Amino acid sequence: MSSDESSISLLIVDDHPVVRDGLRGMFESAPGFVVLGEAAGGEEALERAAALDPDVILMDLRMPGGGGVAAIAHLTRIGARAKVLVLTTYDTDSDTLPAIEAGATGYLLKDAPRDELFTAVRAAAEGRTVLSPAVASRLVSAVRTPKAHGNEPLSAREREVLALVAKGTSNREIARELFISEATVKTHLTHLYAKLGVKDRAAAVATAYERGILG
Amino acid sequence: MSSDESSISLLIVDDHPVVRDGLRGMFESAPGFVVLGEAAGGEEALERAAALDPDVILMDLRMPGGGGVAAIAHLTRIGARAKVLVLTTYDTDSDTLPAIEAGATGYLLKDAPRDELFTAVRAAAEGRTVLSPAVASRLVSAVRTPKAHGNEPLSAREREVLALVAKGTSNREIARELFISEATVKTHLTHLYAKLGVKDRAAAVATAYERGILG
DNA sequence: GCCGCCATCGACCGATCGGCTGATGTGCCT
DNA sequence: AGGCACATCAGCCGATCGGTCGATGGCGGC
Repeated sequence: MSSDESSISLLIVDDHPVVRDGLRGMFESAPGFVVLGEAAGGEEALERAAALDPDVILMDLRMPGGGGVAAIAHLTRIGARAKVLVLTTYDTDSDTLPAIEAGATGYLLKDAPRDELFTAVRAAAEGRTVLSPAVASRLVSAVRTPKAHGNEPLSAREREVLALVAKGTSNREIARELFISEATVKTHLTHLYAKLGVKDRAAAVATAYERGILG
Repeated sequence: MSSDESSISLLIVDDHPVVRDGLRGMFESAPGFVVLGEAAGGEEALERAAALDPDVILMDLRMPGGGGVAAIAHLTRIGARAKVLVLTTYDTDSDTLPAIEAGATGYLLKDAPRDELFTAVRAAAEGRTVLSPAVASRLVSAVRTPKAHGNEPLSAREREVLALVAKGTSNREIARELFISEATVKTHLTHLYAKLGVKDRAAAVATAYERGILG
């Protein structure tokens, strides 16, 4: 360890100063933790991590400066000693799986109780995986359905529906346009949501463009 | 005119056979009209138009085979004699303006009464512009707000919101993510919808990708 | 023959969205 | 000083969406 005896050294990464201060205060006032520094973005996080050599990095995923996931992946790639504990606001975050795949040791929600946070950091420092219940349940369902973020091809009908969705067409309009019922349109949508690993039409359109299905 | 005296010759373009049959029957049973042929898509429409030289082309905009708008633009570009009367299902169609800009002589809804259709075709044959009331009102509002389909740049905040929308984030989540209220998120959305000329988040994401704002 | 994928439909429900009206404050440009 | 774009917020409302059951039929592979 880089810090004395049982103390766990931390690097806090979040684009919100308020959050950084909150975390810093929380851990500085608790025994057994040392906050080495802070970073506001992915790149800065990598610099600080290299310079400070923390035991655990508390990291938010969503940062304007850029990829929390990318930073985690980089740390993993270079075999960094630090364990990354993702601290995010919502379990609905679409980057949950990518973050874990990238090498995050744990994934917690910001609204977790203080004690849970402390426990989680200690666990992470020892290399044990820590997941908040909500995230854990999402993970199992993701494993149960590996296609959750996979490349399952869309059927012709599904692509047809998706194309109309991208034009701002409502389900009812799509139904009449395609000579099917609204229920069927919704069925196609639910299916293609699953295949694309998204949860609404906006994200479906985005993913479709990313994969070249549209545009 | 290519047909005898007062008869107006027609080309019917629609991807739905049912619709084509319906239109054909309607016009064949009415005096003063001659249906020269049909086409199921944009390209086929261009071929038939060149071969048959109709007075008026009745064209649906939404066709899987591809661009009704593109076909109209092509006809205009080569200075075709035929007048194009767009016959679509919904006035909400996002291609209304592009179609008219491309050179469509008229724009009608399919649920228009028979007589209105006949009148419209005769008017189109004479080169007079025909718009269904709903479309007309949309047009004036579009003129009143030229940015409706323009390239108004998005503000930084709007792009930020849009990026989250593309990830499937709900308004409430966006609000907390950005430390603003849900009302504000909705305001940003309404504004960027207007700037992009769309009416929902899915279409906004699509347009954003088309214009390189996202991805 | 059975199984899986696809397409089709119905019904219900809560959550969310989008439209509307209107308001406040800030900064920038003229 | 006045105008204008931007960002912020409130409340209300109907329309729409997305989820979750379940069900049918066709088609192709095994």
